Amino acid sequence: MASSRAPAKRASSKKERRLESETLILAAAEKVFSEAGFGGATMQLIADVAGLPKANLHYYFPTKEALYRQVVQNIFQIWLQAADIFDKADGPAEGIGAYIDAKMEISRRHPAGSKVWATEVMHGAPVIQDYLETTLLDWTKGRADVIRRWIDQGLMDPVDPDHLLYMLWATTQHYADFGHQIETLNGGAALSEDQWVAAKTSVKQIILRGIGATR
Amino acid sequence: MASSRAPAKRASSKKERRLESETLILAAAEKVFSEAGFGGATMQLIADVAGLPKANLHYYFPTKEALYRQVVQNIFQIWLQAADIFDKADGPAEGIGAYIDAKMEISRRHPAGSKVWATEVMHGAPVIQDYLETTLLDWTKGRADVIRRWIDQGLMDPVDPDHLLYMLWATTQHYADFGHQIETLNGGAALSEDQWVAAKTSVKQIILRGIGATR
DNA sequence: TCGGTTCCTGACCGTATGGTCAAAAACAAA
DNA sequence: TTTGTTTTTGACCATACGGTCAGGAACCGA
Repeated sequence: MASSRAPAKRASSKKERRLESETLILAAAEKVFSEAGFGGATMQLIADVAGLPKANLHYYFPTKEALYRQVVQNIFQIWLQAADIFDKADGPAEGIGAYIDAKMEISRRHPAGSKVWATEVMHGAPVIQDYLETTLLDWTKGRADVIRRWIDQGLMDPVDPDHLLYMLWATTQHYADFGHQIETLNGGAALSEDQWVAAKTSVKQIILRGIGATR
Repeated sequence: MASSRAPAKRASSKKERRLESETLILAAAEKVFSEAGFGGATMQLIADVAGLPKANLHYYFPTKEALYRQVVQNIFQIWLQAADIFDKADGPAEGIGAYIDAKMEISRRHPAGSKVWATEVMHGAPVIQDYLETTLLDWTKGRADVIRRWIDQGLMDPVDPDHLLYMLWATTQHYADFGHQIETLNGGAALSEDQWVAAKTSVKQIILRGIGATR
């Protein structure tokens, strides 16, 4: 059927298959780490979830810590990408509004990752301290500058940019990190589509009014 | 010197000494659990922090889980007490403002407890699910009623009470749970007295304005 | 078909963990 | 002092964990 010479159809090359395995393992690891924490997670359980023998995990990731580190890094990348919206906006209502939407969406679609990040930071960021001190610090400074500019332009009330950013992180990530609590308070059911819309609307309404964002 | 018959001075009765030991162990446990999570914490380390032999811990708390459960329960009690302020207020500006102050103060003075709670909930609340379904659910409903009354009285804008409560929890607890991240972004130093005041002010300002709280 | 490389895996190992226990110490009542 | 109870502790145990390794399977270019 398929041609024989060139890498036809989807014959999955070596590199592709390696990436596939790594992705499979990382997904299982993210799930298990988010549910049990680093200390509570076991390589055996991750292997079971991934449907692979434990020894195979150690072929792709030499140690538990290396695997964990990769999981945390992946999440951090997703965080950062969502932040591009911030800069491209003309004003706070658009920029911060879109940022809230983006982060709420991540909390909804990627809750496990958020939990792993939260746990890591709560335990003193033993594995990703360098990221906090470099990438995150730079990012925060840049965004604080944008907020200050908006304030100077009279597009929003004068508020402390740092504390505003903390509030944005806290509020949006709460829907992932404390999703179980919210679910319980919601009668044991996950938030429906409508409820997610209401959540986004509430968060945006309160914060945007709170900072007097006009445009 | 001291009289001999009656339980003079502070001769620390049996029950008192038992309570002392338990409190000592609980304090050590809270610290270790908050830094390492349930799985990462070891009875040996808790014993070292408490300055006691490991076997002694098992005399007061039969299992690791029993000790952990007690730690979580203690924290929950502190949460609940802070909430009394809510009801005694005449309006949202006073009630929610005081609630924010109280919760921010807990985050500052009791960060370890907040972290243990957060980790517990993130892992699906395996130990305190019953508390979520009973005490917390009742409390939340009661507070939502208060908020709805304030809205009906025109003291604040119509906002979804549940999402407002989530925002209050998320924002205030963020200063405990993500304290390490905040500290790092603050140049490696803990927030100063002034910075804590600024934090409280920012949070109250944004949220109270955000909900249009007039009084 | 062959040779080399990558990938897979069961069996195994040293260590650290939660928990037990029996005996000693400390304490309290008589 | 004597007797009974509570508290303390080192030594110990079974288990489970992260990680290793050697040998086999699968794959691939020539």
